[in-house]
Amino acid sequence: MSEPIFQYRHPHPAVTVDCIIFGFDGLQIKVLLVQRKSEPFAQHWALPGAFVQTDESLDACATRVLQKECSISGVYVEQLYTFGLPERDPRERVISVAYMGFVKTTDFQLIAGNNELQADWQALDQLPVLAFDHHAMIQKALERLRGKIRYQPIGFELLDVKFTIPQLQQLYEAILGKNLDRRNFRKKILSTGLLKQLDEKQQNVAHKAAYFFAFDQQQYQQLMQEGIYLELL
Amino acid sequence: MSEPIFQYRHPHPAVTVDCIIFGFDGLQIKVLLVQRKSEPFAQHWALPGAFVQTDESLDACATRVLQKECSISGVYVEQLYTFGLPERDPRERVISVAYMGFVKTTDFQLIAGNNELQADWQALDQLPVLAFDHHAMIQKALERLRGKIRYQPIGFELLDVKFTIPQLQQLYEAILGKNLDRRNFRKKILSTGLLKQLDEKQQNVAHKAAYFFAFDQQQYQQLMQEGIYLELL
DNA sequence: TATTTTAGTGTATTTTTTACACTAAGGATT
DNA sequence: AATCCTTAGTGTAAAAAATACACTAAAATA
Repeated sequence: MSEPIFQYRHPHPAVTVDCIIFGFDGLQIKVLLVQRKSEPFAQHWALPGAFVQTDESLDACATRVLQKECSISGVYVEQLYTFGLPERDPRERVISVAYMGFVKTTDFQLIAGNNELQADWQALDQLPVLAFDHHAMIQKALERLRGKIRYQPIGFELLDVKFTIPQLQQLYEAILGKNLDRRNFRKKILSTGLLKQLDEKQQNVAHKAAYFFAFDQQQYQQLMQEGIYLELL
Repeated sequence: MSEPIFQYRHPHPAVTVDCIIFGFDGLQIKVLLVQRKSEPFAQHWALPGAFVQTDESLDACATRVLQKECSISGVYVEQLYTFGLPERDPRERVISVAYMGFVKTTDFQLIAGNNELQADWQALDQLPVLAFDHHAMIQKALERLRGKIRYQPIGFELLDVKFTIPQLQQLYEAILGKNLDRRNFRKKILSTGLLKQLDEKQQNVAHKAAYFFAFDQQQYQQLMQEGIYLELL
């Protein structure tokens, strides 16, 4: 039984998609890691990834990785960067297209509580040694995230459809790594016009219950179409 | 005489690096295009590109493309995005890692005046029909450039080592597509501390001669190390 | 009922952004 | 040589945004 062989007149690299999947536990940002089952780097923690299939776009590959490792769908993914040093993989020449994924709070909890998944949420300040160049991938993703949240509402993808302003603030503080004044943050973020206040309030909280808000996707699209340069913070 | 054959147990895509090479003629931004010599898209204008070689990083491949098409070196290059739709190339599965390159004014003139090169500078508002998905690549590069020049001195890579503030302003206006007040632009850009005024002035200009300035790379590195969030504009 | 813990609110001050006119200085023309 | 033309460089006033900060309201808990 001989396996299929693919032949080319020139050397071809393999191409993988590796995913830096962020989640937010209400306090801090975490990243999803898996333990490799085979060499190279067997037993090492690594980012979830897969080889790109022939008839599959890169975005679709990223989405497939997420579906396979997290059993969730509807995760916002965005390409980060392509890592292409010749020696990054000892097996052969492998180029990796790194993607960032953003898991919403409720899904974050589902993943955390699902013992059948082989994936774990890890705090960013306590990462284990990682396989390949995955540590560099995470650093680059954080750097991108910290830059982007100032002018794109990308962080919102980590929150549920309904969220409170204090939750949003905690998210921004976790990503930027610094405290923000509650009054000023509220004023600034509301001035963007991107939030719709709902009639619903938090329940069962030992303090004043906060109103829920939702992201106004339509308003955002309109601002983008008008070419407005956003400054969320 | 049989040619070498490369065999793999799984299908492997081909990977190219395509370069959106920007130049500045003092008034507007231009992009460097070449005419394809062979199918697919023979005779079509396209971005310069090449297949990634096995022992070559992606950055090195981009630099090689620039060296080959422009006969210049020392061009600042930066990865843009990886285009990976399955049908983007009719020959086979080809994934393209797009890079942006920034050619300084003096080199821009050298390339424009070199009849031996097969490459032409084209104005961005009069682009011909392009091969593959190269039009989309250019659009994405412009979008990136327009966003980045607000908080990274990337536009400076299009200017010579010595430049005047009116030249820098014209560059910003060309990229952003809008007029900026000269007094305000000067005040703002000087307030960043990233420019060193030289003793030298323009010569042979039929108006008041402007001082030359240089970019202060050291100061920029320091600000980056301190984690300062730059707002150039 | 009292306590605790926020969520929401507004003011004063400082800084930045925005809008705008005039003089200085170089080459070209008369 | 004088004049003209074309910017380069400069600063002020007003508006807007950013920064810093205290108190009341409202929910659960003891």
